[in-house]
Amino acid sequence: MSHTIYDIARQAGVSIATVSRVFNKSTKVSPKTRDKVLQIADQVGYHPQGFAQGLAARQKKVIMAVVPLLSNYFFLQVLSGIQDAISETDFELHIYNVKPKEERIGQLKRLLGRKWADGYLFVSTHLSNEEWEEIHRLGQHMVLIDDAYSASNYFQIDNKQGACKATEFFLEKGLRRLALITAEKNSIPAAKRQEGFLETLNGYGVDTDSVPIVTGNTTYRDGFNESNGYEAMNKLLALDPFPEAVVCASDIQAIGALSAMKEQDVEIPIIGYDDIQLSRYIGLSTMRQPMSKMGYEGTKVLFHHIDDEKADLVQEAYIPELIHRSTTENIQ
Amino acid sequence: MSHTIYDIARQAGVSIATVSRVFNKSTKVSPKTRDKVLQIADQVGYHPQGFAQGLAARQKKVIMAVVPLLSNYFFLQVLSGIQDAISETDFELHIYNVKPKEERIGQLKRLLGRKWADGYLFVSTHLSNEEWEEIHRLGQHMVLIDDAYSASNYFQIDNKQGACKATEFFLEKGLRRLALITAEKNSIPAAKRQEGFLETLNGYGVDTDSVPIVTGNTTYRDGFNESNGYEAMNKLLALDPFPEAVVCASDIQAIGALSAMKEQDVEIPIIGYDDIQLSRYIGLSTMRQPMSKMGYEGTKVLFHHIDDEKADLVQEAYIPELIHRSTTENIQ
DNA sequence: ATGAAAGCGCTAACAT
DNA sequence: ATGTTAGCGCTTTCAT
Repeated sequence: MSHTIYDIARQAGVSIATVSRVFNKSTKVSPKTRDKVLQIADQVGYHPQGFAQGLAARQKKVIMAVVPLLSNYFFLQVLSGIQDAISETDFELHIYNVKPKEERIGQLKRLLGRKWADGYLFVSTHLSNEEWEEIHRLGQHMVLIDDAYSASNYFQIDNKQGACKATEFFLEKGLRRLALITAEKNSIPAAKRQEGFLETLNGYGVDTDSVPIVTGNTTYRDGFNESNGYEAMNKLLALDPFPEAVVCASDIQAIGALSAMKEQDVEIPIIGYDDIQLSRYIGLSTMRQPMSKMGYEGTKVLFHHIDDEKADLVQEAYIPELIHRSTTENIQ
Repeated sequence: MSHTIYDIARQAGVSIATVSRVFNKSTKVSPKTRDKVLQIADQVGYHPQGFAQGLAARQKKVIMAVVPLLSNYFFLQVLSGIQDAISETDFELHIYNVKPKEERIGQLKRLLGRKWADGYLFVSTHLSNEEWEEIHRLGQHMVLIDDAYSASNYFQIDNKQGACKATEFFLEKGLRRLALITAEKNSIPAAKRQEGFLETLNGYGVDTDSVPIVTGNTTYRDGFNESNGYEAMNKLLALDPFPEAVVCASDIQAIGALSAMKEQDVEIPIIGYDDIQLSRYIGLSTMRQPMSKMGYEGTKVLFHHIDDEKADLVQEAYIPELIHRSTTENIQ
């Protein structure tokens, strides 16, 4: 059933070296033999085995994207950027899902040690500096997307600046009684967003001691889930008076918050974060992050580093853009 | 930087065979040597390279899930089932994204020919019988999820029955002027759902010639997108009188349809299809499919076939379940 | 332009 | 319990 390079060589009446050359697009093969080899290969469905190629050539022609698939809403956009960049090459993209339940660092060390790929794109794989250090020591080419580590390439989002922008928008409109729906404290993006929120308020002379900062009780996905937003909003709606506007740590929570408002028949302006696909549909104003671009650029940088071992590190931070939709329409 | 089994063997003062045994959990190693090897390996961050292992052992310990990531809303649930089943083993899951723009069959033949994995799970990778035949001939272990091919294992959804159930629900409530929002004709699931819709109407003696069957003009993702549903609903709302209830080919279209209704301030009962995560949140009634279960069971079957070359084929079709939410609440 | 042969890093008999 | 050695399927000099 399974053919090797020997079978093809024998049937084509050439040596295995020639068959190899054909598949590696070497010019040093006569068109006649090339065609013959290709024809036979096609007939029996032969293709060089990735494993053997990888072993012999020490190039696997594989890029691996490491993603916590199930705990993230925008990886699809990142992935589409990655896929675009990879499609321009003869590399293949393999995706590895880091299991959230299991210890991350162990999984990753094992994965990289197995050397499946020529380079790794870590998408939203938040690790501590010490953990990244351990990973980095494995000496594989890597680019972080949506995280940062000083000794590696990374494309990050300036979470703090994003929150600043959202907060500033409300403040500029003259609103002062703002509230924040945040997520779990241990989430770095959530913490950064909160920081931006508070600093901006401070900058406008608002006393931040009494500012309501709430989160729901549902901690699944670090609190980045609809129920959490729903619960959080209900906490805000228990206040008297209500906040005049709400900055929210994520679109998904904002969606929950909106349904809480709907239930109580109130409309408080709110800005989410992430610009997930759905937000456009429900008219949620939000902070958009250039996810696809980060995927694309990150992959480019990865290839660059694979080609040139000692290329300079690339470290960038993008600032999110405020997208206005109906949830910021009726201010004043 | 990169260590091989020889480095470890030398440093531990043993042969490479022993090192290999340690990593393959052979019992025939004294605890003392095992510890020593493990300690040294850990120190330098050694792990057997997947490529070399795969080549030598003819087992890669890798399962590959082939998914059209960007054109599907429920693969995440399937994936979680797959991941669960794989976590019970010492296999790894790699995910391959079939690019929708490029010719599918070529991509897949090349992928399977490269023999990256011991088995393949094709999720929602709809191909023609002839194409599956071509893939099947490559002699790799495979299970189809959300598609069917007679010579292979598959776990399918009975799209027709699902549509029947939804349609029947409305008919049983006494409604007769039903409409269908469908997707592109070339989409097999869409076609099956339409078939179920029409047959059920026929069964109830409704004249199907004048039944409105519409789709939007946005054909992205075979019409499975919000805009399509929005456009389709507007077509229905141009009718006089309106339909009494709408069966919709997908939740994502139903979401678009709902926003069209909202704009015109009408409320027509509607049932979606897929039960995507969001539907619960917006109260969309829908046909739920056991995606996670299919992923789990499919993976189990795949392993079974890897272990036992001549295990019997497993072919199943699940019937979706009608989930009632607010969009079917106010009937009559 | 083509072939012969030496690895790539590992596993799995077969020895001891 | 441990070592020796022959491959696994391919790429890549080095010949010719």
